[in-house]
Amino acid sequence: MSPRTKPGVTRERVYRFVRERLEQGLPPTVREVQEALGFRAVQTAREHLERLVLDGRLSKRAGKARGYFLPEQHAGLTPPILIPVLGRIQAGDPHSAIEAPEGHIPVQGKASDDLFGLRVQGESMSGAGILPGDVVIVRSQPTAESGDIVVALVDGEATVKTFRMRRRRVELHPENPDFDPISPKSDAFSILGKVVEVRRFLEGKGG
Amino acid sequence: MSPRTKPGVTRERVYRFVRERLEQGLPPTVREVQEALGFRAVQTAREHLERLVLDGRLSKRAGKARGYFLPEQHAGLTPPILIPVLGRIQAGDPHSAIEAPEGHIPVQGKASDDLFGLRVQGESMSGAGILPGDVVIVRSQPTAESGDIVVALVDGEATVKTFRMRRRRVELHPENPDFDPISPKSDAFSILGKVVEVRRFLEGKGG
DNA sequence: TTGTATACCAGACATTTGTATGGTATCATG
DNA sequence: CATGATACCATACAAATGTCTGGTATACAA
Repeated sequence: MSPRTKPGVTRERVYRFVRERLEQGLPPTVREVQEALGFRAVQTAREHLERLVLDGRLSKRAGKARGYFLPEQHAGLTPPILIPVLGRIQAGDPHSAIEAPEGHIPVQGKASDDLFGLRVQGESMSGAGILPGDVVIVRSQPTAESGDIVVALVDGEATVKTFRMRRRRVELHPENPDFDPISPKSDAFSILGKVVEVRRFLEGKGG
Repeated sequence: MSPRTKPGVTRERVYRFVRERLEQGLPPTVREVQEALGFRAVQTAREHLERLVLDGRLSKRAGKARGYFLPEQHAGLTPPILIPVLGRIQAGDPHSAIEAPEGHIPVQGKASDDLFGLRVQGESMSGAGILPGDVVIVRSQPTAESGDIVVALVDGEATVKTFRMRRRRVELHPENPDFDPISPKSDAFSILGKVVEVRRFLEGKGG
């Protein structure tokens, strides 16, 4: 028999282990918990896990392999996920460009959100603190509200601009006095999504 | 028999499905792929999956339940981890402030790095595209090179500035003409770390 | 034609994995 | 002492899941 620990101590370790594994994207099996904690019986691991579920610190899909997960995921929060970073979007939707992403970066989003990253080219949004080389994280959506920063497809090329409606006409505003607003024709224009986050990497990372 | 598709079409759908599931944190089973794609035979799903593995688009842990994963996660990249975001750092090192973080955000860093997030207050770095409310991600380190953007502790308060050495004297430069450089006395000054990333949340997230 | 590749199916088997039953030992408490 | 709670173990069973063998059908090229 393994040395008996004080009540709660081992369970805390079990919780940490499960949490760590979930953050890595692969939920552990009961037996993996058993091994990691050094139990000689599967059941010991199971008891700790079930207890954690009872306490509300874990949730599970009964009977399913690797069925334990964090209850927050119930409430819309997913674990950190990796989304693709695109260097360039040509005609069509971003998904057709996802074939050859520059890389992936972690975000924490709702499961329902369809997110992707896009590397910014040009100075046109530097007045809003979005500089060339920055990565904008975009939630795919076909519409936007006036004032939103969006990724729009104009004449087959993706661009980041502030979206505004003026007298029922679409205007795309750069945030830089050296650039002029665009009033795209509706047949050569579509919204790919809304920018929900901006990231700048000051070291080699993120490429 | 399900309608036969052109070569590659169904496989693409399989790949998308697996990818989506992985991003949600729970890798699919072969049978879940089968159901999602509407195959009547498990083997059909398996053939697509194995082919994706052969093509290098997926990897797998043979024999293990829910064993398919994206190859990128293999290649030296550490899994995304959650780091604490601090609202304010008072005297002392950031770790003493970690007790009550604002929240956590995911980053992908080397295991050896000691990272934390800090919410930026004030306009002093807006010329470098770092705005009030932005979160800077900081790698803890006691020194910096001239030109690095650092988080420094001056008179017991944390501040984000550009670090410069001028004739063996430390200068902390704001990136905003409305502010003046600081030349802190060495006994009331220390470097907490270097800013390696800047994030701005344009929606409720990240808070 | 033959051969090869692709897409799909049916059924079975073997391993992994979740679950259950029953047991030992220690500690605290009435 | 008896009782209950906790921590842990051994073993077995059943469901979930990965894997295999062999088959049909279509398209295309040698």
